[in-house]
Amino acid sequence: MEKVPNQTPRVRFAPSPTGNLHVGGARTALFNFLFAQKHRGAFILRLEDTDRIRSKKEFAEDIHEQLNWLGIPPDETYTQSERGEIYEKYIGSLLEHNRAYLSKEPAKNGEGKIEVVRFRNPNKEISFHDLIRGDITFDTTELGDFVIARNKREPLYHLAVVIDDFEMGITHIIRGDDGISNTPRQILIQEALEAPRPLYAHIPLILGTDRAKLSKRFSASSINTLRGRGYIPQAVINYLALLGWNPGTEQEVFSMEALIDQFDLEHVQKSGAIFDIEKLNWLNRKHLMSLSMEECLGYLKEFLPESIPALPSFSLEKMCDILPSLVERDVATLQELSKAIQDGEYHYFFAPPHVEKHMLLQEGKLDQQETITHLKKATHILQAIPEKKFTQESVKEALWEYATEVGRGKVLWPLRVALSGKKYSPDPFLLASTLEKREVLNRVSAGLALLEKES
RNA sequence: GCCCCGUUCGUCUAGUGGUUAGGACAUCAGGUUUUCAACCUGAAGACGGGAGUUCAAUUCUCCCACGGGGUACCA
Repeated sequence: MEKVPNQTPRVRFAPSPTGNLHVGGARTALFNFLFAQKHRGAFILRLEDTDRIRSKKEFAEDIHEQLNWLGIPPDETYTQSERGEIYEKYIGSLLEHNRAYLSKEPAKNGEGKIEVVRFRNPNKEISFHDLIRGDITFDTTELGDFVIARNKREPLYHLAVVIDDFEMGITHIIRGDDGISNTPRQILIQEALEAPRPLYAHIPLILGTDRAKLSKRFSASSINTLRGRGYIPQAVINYLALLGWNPGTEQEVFSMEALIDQFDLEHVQKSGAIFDIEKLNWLNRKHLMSLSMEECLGYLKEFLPESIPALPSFSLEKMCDILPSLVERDVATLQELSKAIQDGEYHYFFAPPHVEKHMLLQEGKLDQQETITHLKKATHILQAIPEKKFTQESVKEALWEYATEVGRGKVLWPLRVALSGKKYSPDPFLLASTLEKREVLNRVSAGLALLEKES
């Protein structure tokens, strides 16, 4: 049983803005967010930009933007470069209490001597309990008197982390498993500062297909890239949650609410997980199919124009209407959808298609005269359906009996081709209901004309 | 090198001292179908190796191998 925190938990996601938010970071953020939400605590974003050279403002902005897009915005945000005075105070205190000392030594790169702050290592064994891995013990002797600050004002990573976690009242540190080896020295600093020890939970890393830690080398590894490829946040969140965590049941598709409800640290995996785009594709389809009109319009706007001059009846609303059936068929991402539209793949939804006679006759498998008869009959049947009731169900109902009687393929194939002009397309009922009744009759009649022309 | 963590189908994972080792994605085959999908059914596919503990180890212990992480005046 997971212990319910007896105080309001405060957790943080602490990336360094030296690159765009990638899936590994996003998942760490997600686990922190879920944990905070579940226990009604606070989720804090802390930008660790003490490396002035590699940290970039644009990356900090990307982290913010992607967290918002994913639907896991922080409750509070801090930036280390703005907290110099706080660090200075603590460094002074450590120096004063002889827990650290100034050391003049040759500059690491370049010439001359430089004065750094070294931690006075008590050289002892440190044990800590990890919520996911159990007890872990390190001998810190080999760490030596490690450097904790460049000078009296500029702390290095480990010091800044400890000071901030203390100052921000962090109760649980949920971070990537590459932080395990860093934990003992942070605990050493904590003890010197007389700061309480938070609870640790090291989650496994997300790996690339080469089993190495995911890095910028993998193009699909940034959230920004996934977004650009047409994955929606619901799918990305769902997939990331399942990478390293499982609900203990066989459920695979989750909404954010369900994740918050079911998430727990106990079911977090110990070993690294390879990022597999195939399963993301599957989840993207699943979530794409259950989008509300409002959500759908929002996402589609990023990939498709509001209107297409060559297709007067094109609209995003109409795209959203037919999206589920397209996603079910051959499109996994919005980028693929956009490309298919640009390639004219779905133009028949918005404009009369170019129809070929041999296609109408199923490449010669159907009899021409017979097909003419069937299409004429279908025309009569369709005409009888009131315009207002021209739905997928009613069209199917109306045609079904006749089609079954004479052979479904003989009626439905030419009908479908007359409407789409394509060898492969959604079924004629869906096509008919998507188009106006009038347009349907026009297309069928055009098909008939084509068949009768040279007969 | 040293330290730490890990190891169940191709991938994500469930699970137990005695199970036909379960599910999902992907793959393949049938069925269904007006087409392609979808859908349904089925198939194939895993406990890294070696000792030990035990009546019995995938499960517990140790060793090894392999993988990963850390070892900065990076974070």
